[in-house]
Amino acid sequence: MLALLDHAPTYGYQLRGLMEATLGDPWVVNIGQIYSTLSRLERDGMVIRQPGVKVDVEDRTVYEITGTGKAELGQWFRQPLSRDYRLRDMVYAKLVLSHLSGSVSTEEVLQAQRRQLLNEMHEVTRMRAEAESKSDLPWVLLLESAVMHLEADLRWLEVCEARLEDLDTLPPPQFKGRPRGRPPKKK
Amino acid sequence: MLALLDHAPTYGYQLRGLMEATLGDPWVVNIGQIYSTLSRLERDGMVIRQPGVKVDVEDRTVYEITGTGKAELGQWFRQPLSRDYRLRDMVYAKLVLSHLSGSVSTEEVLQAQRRQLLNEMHEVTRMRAEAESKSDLPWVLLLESAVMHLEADLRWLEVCEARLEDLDTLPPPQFKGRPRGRPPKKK
DNA sequence: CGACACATGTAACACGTTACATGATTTG
DNA sequence: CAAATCATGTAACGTGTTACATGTGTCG
Repeated sequence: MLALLDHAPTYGYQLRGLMEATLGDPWVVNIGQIYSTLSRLERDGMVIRQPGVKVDVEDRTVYEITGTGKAELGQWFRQPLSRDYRLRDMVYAKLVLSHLSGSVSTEEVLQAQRRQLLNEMHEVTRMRAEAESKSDLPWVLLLESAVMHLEADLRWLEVCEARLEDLDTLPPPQFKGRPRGRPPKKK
Repeated sequence: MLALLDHAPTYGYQLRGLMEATLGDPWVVNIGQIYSTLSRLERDGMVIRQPGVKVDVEDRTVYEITGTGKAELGQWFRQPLSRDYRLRDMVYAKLVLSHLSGSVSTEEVLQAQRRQLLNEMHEVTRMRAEAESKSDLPWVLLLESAVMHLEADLRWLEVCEARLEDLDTLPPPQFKGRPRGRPPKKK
């Protein structure tokens, strides 16, 4: 939102439309969230509102980015994003936990996930072809990213499957609760 | 947490330890969250508490998974996870928005992200080697996944860089606000 | 005794999501 | 007029995160 306001001041309702036009369907948010986020941004000094500004003959509550907001935005742009959230991967958690819980077989979880990924791959490549025919470059790039990560997931599942037996031979993780009290001096 | 309780009933403090032992450091959560989540699970009938159970001579509030909880857990295991959150990729948003806002160059954002990914790749491969030397198979698999996705990100950045000029020639996205009122009958 | 880990919570805050309320304006 | 869209919000809910309060038991 700060980036959009940096491009040009606008009002809430239009911000939502710009967001969709700029970033595509996946970023469509509930309109209410636009306003609540604008309030928070205003609270934090990132934007200021210019009350009662005429836009096309009508009054709109237009917001403008402030110096603080521009600084924050610049920082956001320059600060690279960490990708290590992958370390908290839910599919990984499922596989490991299914092995522990035994209420379903790890194999079953893995197969279900593979089917899902193949479906999504099908869908995404279809969308990419459509985007390419429309020369919608940003959208093509995003779908390209999705394809690459789906491929990575699929290859990873292969690796996991190949080592399922190895996984079965491992002892279940233990966590022995020490008794209460100060731990004995380690050495 | 349901999966861990399905394996064996325990109390909050130990659940946290088990979580770390089973899934690794990235899943370490604040201990307070364990208790509040247990309360919610109890509220929703997923677990029941057995008050005043002796564990190693001492009283612990032990929780046990219920039939409802087991059903929910089974569903969670069988229901594959959607990966299309990738369509809401923040790096993509940054690239597109940097192109729009102009407060930084898209090239700069891209390079910063690439440096970050290379750093993470270095770190993750180091950790993977360490995990392999310890034969910690689950941890190796998780790090393998991280490597694959980092590779995908890096290759994607190459694709983006190759088409940066194409991106510059595109018109900025527009969102023309229609005037108020019922839209004219289309067709 | 005091530090330290075990153990169980509560409170505050942030944020995303959905639903709801309200009003203006224009077309059929 | 009624429906549909533009436009601005508020309220409720869920959940993650952090900080804080409180108490127990043991080792140095």
